[in-house]
Amino acid sequence: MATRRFDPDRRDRIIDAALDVIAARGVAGTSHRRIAERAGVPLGSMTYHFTSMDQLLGEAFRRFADTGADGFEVRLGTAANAGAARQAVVDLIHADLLDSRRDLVLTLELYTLAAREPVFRQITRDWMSRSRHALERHFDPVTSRMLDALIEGHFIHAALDTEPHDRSVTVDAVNRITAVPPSPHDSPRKL
Amino acid sequence: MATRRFDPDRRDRIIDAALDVIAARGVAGTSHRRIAERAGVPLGSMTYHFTSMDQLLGEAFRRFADTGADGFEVRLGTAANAGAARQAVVDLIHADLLDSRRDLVLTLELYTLAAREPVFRQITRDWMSRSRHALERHFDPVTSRMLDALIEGHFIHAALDTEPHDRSVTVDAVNRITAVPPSPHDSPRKL
Amino acid sequence: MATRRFDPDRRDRIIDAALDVIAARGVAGTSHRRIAERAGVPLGSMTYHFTSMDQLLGEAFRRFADTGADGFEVRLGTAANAGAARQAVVDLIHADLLDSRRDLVLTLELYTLAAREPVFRQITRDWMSRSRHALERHFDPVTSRMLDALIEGHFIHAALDTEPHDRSVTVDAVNRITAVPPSPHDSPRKL
Amino acid sequence: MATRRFDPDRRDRIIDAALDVIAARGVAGTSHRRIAERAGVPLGSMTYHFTSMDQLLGEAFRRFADTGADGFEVRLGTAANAGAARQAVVDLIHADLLDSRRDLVLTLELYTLAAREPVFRQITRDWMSRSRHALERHFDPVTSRMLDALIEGHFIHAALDTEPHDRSVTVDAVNRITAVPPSPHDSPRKL
DNA sequence: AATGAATGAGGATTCATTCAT
DNA sequence: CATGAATGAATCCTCATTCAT
Repeated sequence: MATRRFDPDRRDRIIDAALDVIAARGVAGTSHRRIAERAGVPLGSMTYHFTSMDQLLGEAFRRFADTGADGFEVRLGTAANAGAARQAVVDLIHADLLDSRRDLVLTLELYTLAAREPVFRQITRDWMSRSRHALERHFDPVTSRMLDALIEGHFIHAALDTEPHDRSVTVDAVNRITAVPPSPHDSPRKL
Repeated sequence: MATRRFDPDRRDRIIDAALDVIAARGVAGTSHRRIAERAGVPLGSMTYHFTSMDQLLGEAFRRFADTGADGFEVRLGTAANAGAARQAVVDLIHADLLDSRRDLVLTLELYTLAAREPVFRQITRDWMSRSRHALERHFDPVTSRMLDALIEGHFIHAALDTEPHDRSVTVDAVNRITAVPPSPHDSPRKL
Repeated sequence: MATRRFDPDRRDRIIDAALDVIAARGVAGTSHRRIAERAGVPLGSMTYHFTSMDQLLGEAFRRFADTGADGFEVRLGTAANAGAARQAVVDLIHADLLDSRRDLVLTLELYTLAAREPVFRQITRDWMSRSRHALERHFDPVTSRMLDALIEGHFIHAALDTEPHDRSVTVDAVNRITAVPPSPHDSPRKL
Repeated sequence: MATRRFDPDRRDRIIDAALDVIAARGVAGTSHRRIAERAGVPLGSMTYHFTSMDQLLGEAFRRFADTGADGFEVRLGTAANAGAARQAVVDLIHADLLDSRRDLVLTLELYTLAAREPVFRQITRDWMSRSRHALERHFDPVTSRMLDALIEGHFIHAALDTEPHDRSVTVDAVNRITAVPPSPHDSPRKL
C-alpha cells in the first residue's frame, strides 16, 4: 500500500494546482476533486490543509495577485527614467498579452469574485495599490492612476478582442496620458 | 385546469430572472432551480424553453450586452459636439458607477466567460465594436479605441476600489486622450 | 434501463423506512443512504421528497407520535368505567413492553431530540397533551398528570431493566395514584 | 520543547469535555475533533488515550451515571425520617429540573444508547439499582420501585413540557405512592 | 404544449482512525 | 510517550437533465 509520506510542499502544490484548475475551467468549474487530482493528492487532504473552498480560493488568488504585482514592480523598478518607464508600461500590456490566456482568465475570475465578495476585493485593492505605487516612482499620483486604468482597459480589450491590437496605439495612448507633446506632423484628433 | 395559452413573455421573464440570479450569485451559483424560482415558472419549463444552461446563459448575456451598448449609443448619440462627447464619456463612467453593482458583476461575469469560451467572446466583441463605432462619431478611430479602453479601465478600477474615484481625474484623463491642451496652471506631469 | 414509474406512495414509504432505520441504528446512525436503501428508492429521490434530513426526521417522528397517541386513545376510549380505565393504563405499559424494543428506541430517540430542539419538543408536547386528555376522560386533571408520568417512568424503567417487571407492581402503583383503598373491592374516585 | 511529564488529568479532562460536547450537540454530533478542541488536547491524543469512540462514550456516561447516583444518595442519605425522605424525593425532581437542561440531555442520550446497546444498558441498570437501594433506606422495595419510576416520569415530563410543572402535584403524587392519607377517611398504606 | 416527478453524478465537507516522526 | 499529518469512506445536499403524463 502507498506509504504516507511527509510532504511539506503539499500545501503549496495544492495552491498551484488550484490556479491551474481555475485557469482551465473557471471558478465555477473548480472542485476539490479536480484540484486534488491535479495536485496528485488524495481528496481527503484538501480540507485537511484548507478549511474550506473559500479559504483555498482566497489563498490562491492572493498568491496570483502578489505574483502579478511583483512582476509589475520589477518591470517598472528597472526603468531609469520617465521614457523607460513609459516603455515599461507598454511592455507590461503587450508582454502580458503574449502568455496571457492564463493571466487573463485568472485576473477576470478574481475581479468577478471581488465584485461580489469583500474578501476578494481586498486582494484586488492591494494589487491595485502596489501597481499605483510602482507607477508613482515615475509619475505623479494622478497620472499614475490614469495609467493604471489605461493598462487595465487595454489589457482586457486586447485580450478579449479577436484581432490583434497594434502596439503603436498603446505607445501613443501612454504618451498622451503622460503628456508627451505630439510630434509636429500629428493631425488634430477629432475629425 | 391550467390555461394553455401561448405565453410569449415567459421566455423573456426567464432571461431576466437569469440575469438577476447571476448578478446575485454569480454564474457559479446559478442553477435552473434558482432561475425558475425567481421567474415564477415551473422547473420543468426551463429545459423546455432553453435546450441547455449554456444556451440560456448565452441569450441572457447577449441581452445584457445589447442593453449596455444601447445605453452607450444613446448617451453618445445626443452629444452635439466633441466637448459634449467628452462629457458623455465621463458621464458613462460615473453614471454607470452609481447603480453599478449589478452592471459591474454582470460585466465581469461575462468577461470571465468570454476569456474562456469563444461563444461568449463573440458577445463581448460585438459590444466593444458597437461602443467603438459610437465613439467614432466624435473621435478618430485610434482615439476611439483608446477612449474605449480608458472607459473600461476606469470603470473597473473605480468599481473595485474602496474609496470613491474623483470625477475630475476622469475628466482630465479624457481630455488628455482627446488632446485638449492642459489649462495654463497645470503642473508638469512628471516629477 | 429501469423505468421511471409514477409512485405516489413513495413519500410514505420513505417515512416508514426512516423509522425502521432509526429503530435499528439510532438517529446517529441514520443516513439518507440507509433510508433510501431500505425504502428501495434511489438516493437522489430522498432530497427531492424531503428538503433536508431534519424535515424527514420531523415528519417521521410526528407520524410515530401520532400513532402512539392513537393507540393510547383507543385503549382508554374503550374503557367503560374507572376500573376498566385503570386496567387499560396497566395494559398500556405491559402491552407496549411486549413489542417494545422498537417503540422504546423510537420514543427515547424522539425525547433526546426534543430535549435539544424545539421543533421536536412540540411533537412530544402534543403527544403528552393527547395522552393527558385521554386520561382525563376517566380521571381528574391532577391525577391524569400523575398517571401520565407514572406510565412514562414505568415504561422506561421496565424496558431498560434486565429483569422483567412484575405486572402486579404496576397495578398497585396505579391503584395508589388513583387512590383506591387497599381493600379487595375497588371504589373509583372520579366519576 | 514540549514537556513530557505524565499528565494524569488529561484523561479526565477529555471525559469531561466529551460530556460537554454530548450535552451541546448530542451523541450524533460528537466527534473526536470536537472533544479534542474542547479539552484543549491534540487530536492525535484522543485515540491514544481511548481505543475507540465507543470506549470514550462508555467511560463518559459511566461517570455521568455515577455522579447522578451520588447526588441521589446524598440527598436521600441525609433524610432523617420518612417525611424528610418524601421531601427529598420531591426536591430531587424539582431541584434537578432547575439546572436540568444538561442533565436532561445527557440522561436521555444515555437511555437512547442503553435501549440499543447492552454495554450502556448495564450503566443504566447500575444507576437504577443504586437509586432503588437509596430509596429502600426509607421505603419498602415495592414502594421504592414505584417511587423510582415516578421520579423518572415526572422528571422527563416536566423537562419536556413547555409550561412549568407545579411542585404541589409532585408532592401529592409522592404522598399517594407512599400512602400518606390525603383526606381523613383514607387509611395508611405502609409503615 | 407543458410539467411534476424522478435520478445518477458530483458537489463540499466531516470523520475515525492510522502511522511516521 | 505523544502527536501532527494524512486518508478513504461516508456524510448531506444540489444539480442538469430526462420523461411519463
